[in-house]
Amino acid sequence: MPTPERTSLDEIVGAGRDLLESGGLDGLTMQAVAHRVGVRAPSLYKRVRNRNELIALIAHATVRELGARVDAAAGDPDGDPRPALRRVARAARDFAHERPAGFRLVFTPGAEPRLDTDALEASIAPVLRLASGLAGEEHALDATRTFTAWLTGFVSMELAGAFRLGGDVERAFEFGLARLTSAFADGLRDRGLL
Amino acid sequence: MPTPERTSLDEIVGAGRDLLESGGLDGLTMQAVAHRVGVRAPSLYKRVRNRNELIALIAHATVRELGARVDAAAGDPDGDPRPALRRVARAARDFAHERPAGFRLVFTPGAEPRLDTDALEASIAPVLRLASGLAGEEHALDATRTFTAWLTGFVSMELAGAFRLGGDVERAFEFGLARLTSAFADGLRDRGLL
DNA sequence: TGATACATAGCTATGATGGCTACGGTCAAT
DNA sequence: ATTGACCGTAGCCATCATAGCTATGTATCA
Repeated sequence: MPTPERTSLDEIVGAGRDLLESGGLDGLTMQAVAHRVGVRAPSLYKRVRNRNELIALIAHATVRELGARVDAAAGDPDGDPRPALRRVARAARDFAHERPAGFRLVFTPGAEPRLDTDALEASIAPVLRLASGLAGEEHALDATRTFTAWLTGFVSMELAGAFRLGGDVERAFEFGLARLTSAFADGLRDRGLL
Repeated sequence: MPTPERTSLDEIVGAGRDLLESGGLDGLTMQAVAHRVGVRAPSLYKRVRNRNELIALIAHATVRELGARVDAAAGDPDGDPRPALRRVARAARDFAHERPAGFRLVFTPGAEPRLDTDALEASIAPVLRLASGLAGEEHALDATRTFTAWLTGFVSMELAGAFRLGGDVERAFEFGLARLTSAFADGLRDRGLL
């Protein structure tokens, strides 16, 4: 048996997530992470290849948590997809408010950490199912992309402070949600389910 | 009269924008910028306070250019807002495809460069006008936010490669555009203009 | 016209910080 | 004792940023 680990990878990633939230990407230095887990910076390199990999691990953990929340929010597969979609949207937004830096990290890749497409797809699966129920099988993918684009865009702009000038953000959120839902519900209508 | 400038601020910002596109934020080092304008790094600090300010200036210039394009795409204020909205969406997306790194920089703040809210609002003004024509005065702001959220979210995800797995991105874009436009057109209908 | 003063551009040199590597010491399990 | 995992010290290199110097050219005044 190897010597039991003193500082696990989970600890490192957790510390990294905390630091990311408190100080942004700039605050996420290897020294800061090391200090938080009670170790010197070079020791981290036994668990993590380099800083970019740590960032990728943080993004991955964040996506997994978001996916779990969205999945829980989606709920009963046989229920009305419209309230379920609303729960999903709120769950994602709540999550973004709790971990804004993590949310930004996940939904603003392209630069450093390659987007973890698989994990993201998994967390989107529930939305795809709801969209299928609303807009019909043939429009499920397009509707999902429209919905997720709106949702992530809205939350990103909200986090960025783009909505600070006037207006009620909550109302705008409900407005967009309602209009999108009803726009997708054409699928229900077409199939005589409405 | 002071000595005429040899390397202007515009030159520096322009070089910075080019470097941003070719090498991302990491490639945007002061030395690289200096080398590109034919100068040593310390000399840049005569024009720019520090690297963050340079990044902010780059973001500002990018927003201004985007705003000009959107404004041009919006076109005739008295025309049908629906095709105008489509032109605006395409103009923004085209711009993002031309300068992906710049687009990301502008629409992913919160971290480093504080969002230039004023410039952004200005570039959104045409959309606000179109949204007002479509959804009515009382829903103009909400509709604008829904539309811009969808648009920036869609483009961001597209740039991040989130749409690589299956499906036709072009079709998804047109789908979202059409559904949103028709969802907003309730305003037209309510006022008996449709 | 010619000399001086000054503002500005640019440089070299230097400090500080952070990522990362090399290597060595320590301790537990075998 | 040997092995292997863990962690530290020391050090390298790149980058941002600053301090202080030199040079150049314009402007002003004799």
